[in-house]
Amino acid sequence: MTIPRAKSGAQLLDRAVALLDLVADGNSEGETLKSLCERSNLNKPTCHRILNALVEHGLLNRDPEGRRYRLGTKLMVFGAKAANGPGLRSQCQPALERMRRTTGETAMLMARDGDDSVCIDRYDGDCLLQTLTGSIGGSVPLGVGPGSLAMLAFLPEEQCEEIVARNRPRIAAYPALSDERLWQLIEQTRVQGYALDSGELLPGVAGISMPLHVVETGPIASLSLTFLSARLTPELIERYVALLREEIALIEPYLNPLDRRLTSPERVLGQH
Amino acid sequence: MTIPRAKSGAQLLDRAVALLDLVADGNSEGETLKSLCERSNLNKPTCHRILNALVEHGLLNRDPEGRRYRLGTKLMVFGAKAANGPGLRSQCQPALERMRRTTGETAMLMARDGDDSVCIDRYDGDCLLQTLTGSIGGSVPLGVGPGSLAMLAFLPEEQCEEIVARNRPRIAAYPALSDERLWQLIEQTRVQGYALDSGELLPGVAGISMPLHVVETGPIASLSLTFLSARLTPELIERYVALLREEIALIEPYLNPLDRRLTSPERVLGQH
DNA sequence: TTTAATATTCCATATTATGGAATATCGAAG
DNA sequence: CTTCGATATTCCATAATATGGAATATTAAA
Repeated sequence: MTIPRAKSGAQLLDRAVALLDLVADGNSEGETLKSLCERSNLNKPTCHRILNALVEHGLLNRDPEGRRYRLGTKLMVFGAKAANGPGLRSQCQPALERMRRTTGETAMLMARDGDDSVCIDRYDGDCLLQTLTGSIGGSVPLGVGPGSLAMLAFLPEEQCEEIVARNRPRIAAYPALSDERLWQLIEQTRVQGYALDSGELLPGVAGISMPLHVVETGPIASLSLTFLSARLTPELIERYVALLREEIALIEPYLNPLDRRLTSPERVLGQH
Repeated sequence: MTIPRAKSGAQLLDRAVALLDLVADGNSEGETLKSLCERSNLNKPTCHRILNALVEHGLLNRDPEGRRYRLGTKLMVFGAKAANGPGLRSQCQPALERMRRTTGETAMLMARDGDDSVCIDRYDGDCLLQTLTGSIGGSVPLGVGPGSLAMLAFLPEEQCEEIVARNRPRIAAYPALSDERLWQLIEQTRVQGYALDSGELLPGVAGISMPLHVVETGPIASLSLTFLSARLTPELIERYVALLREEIALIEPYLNPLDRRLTSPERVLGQH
């Protein structure tokens, strides 16, 4: 791993965040010092020092048994606060709750995280279904599954291609998703305005998803409904797409607060 | 604010975490550079540099408008993963779900965060109630409300006193909670083994809570049930306390993985 | 347009983090 | 119980990094 450097001179931070990333990406059993050293290309003392500082600050926890490092409680707290503030979760919670209630399906909120898509919130439907991301916090490469496809497809073409290229090896783990099929789905999603998986990835589990757009930034998240593919009919799709569109229309204005410059008196005068 | 130094030499990290804390503590509108400089006792360039490095790494986001700093998307992702893994949330989710289902009340999971108590997860009951912490991510000073009281009361006496002393000014915002009354409640919680608020803090809203203990660390979280105080009867308390006790008995073993040294052959032999 | 307030950049310097080497601890095998 | 290999932790002189005062730029208000 090559640790990405921030423009600001803050190497220690770069390294600390890189280590957090490595721990986050690892399995939930936690990561050993050795493994983190190797994967980060940091030497033992440096790695050890930073990891322990992170532990002292509560960003990491440490399994006293196996001497393994895991994400810490404080991150839970930060995460909860971040998701809550003017963050996505609080904005979308009513929508998820309504969708869950009126359809009885599983409603999910996914957010983009680099080349991945992460489940931020989830309201389980009447029928408990397995999903690609599992529960909250689970992630998939962008492109896999309707929730992530909905974001990927609406990124600028160039970025989209780069991401697909980078994710190719990881997408290969899904045999149903050939390169050709992926581009087909992307194209289809763009044309239709929503992403649909009729049960290709997880047999029997279908999903519909639409992106949440932020101006100048693009799709940052998506809302999805997941249900048994046996129930998939054109009417159902139509109904759920309409529902998603409706809920998104309610949320997007809050994600795109009006740019004051566009409405300030000066600017209005300037338009004369 | 005096920035806490880690034993390991990692001042930059200390400062970065301190800034994250300040942003997390601030309101959800975000914090300005100036305010963060003042509150952290860091000078402008240093503060600016660290904040922007955090932004580059996605731990903070920045409001392009008001130039304010907020908790970033990546923290949401980390938080979700932390809460999910062998973290509290995933351990407690089934319990919350069961409690919510069998009682129809609002079930909450709170975790300790320094002198505060944060809502990590919440399953709303049939009747939507206002709670002290609001939704997920909300926090209250330790001591305010049954969920936080359940943790505070079972901390070592000394720590408990220190926290109460530090939190005094913030607790003053709750007129119903005089110093005397707080200590009464702490004592009562210790004796009963559970914390009870019969509607003192939020008129009409009652709550019962019990702590989750980790050996050597103490109470790190609590499970609570919240309901209309009008429905509060001794029988209801008894039933809910039994339910909480039951669920906690199921969770605690997983939070306290058996210390292998205590069960290893050597040790068994050693006990002869 | 001017002014005050806030944010950003610069850069020589002092302070900090670095990492090789030594040491300690753990766990498995004999 | 002892040995041995592997992993984790500590030490410290040095190199490299972050620091912060001062200068500059940007923004919002007057």
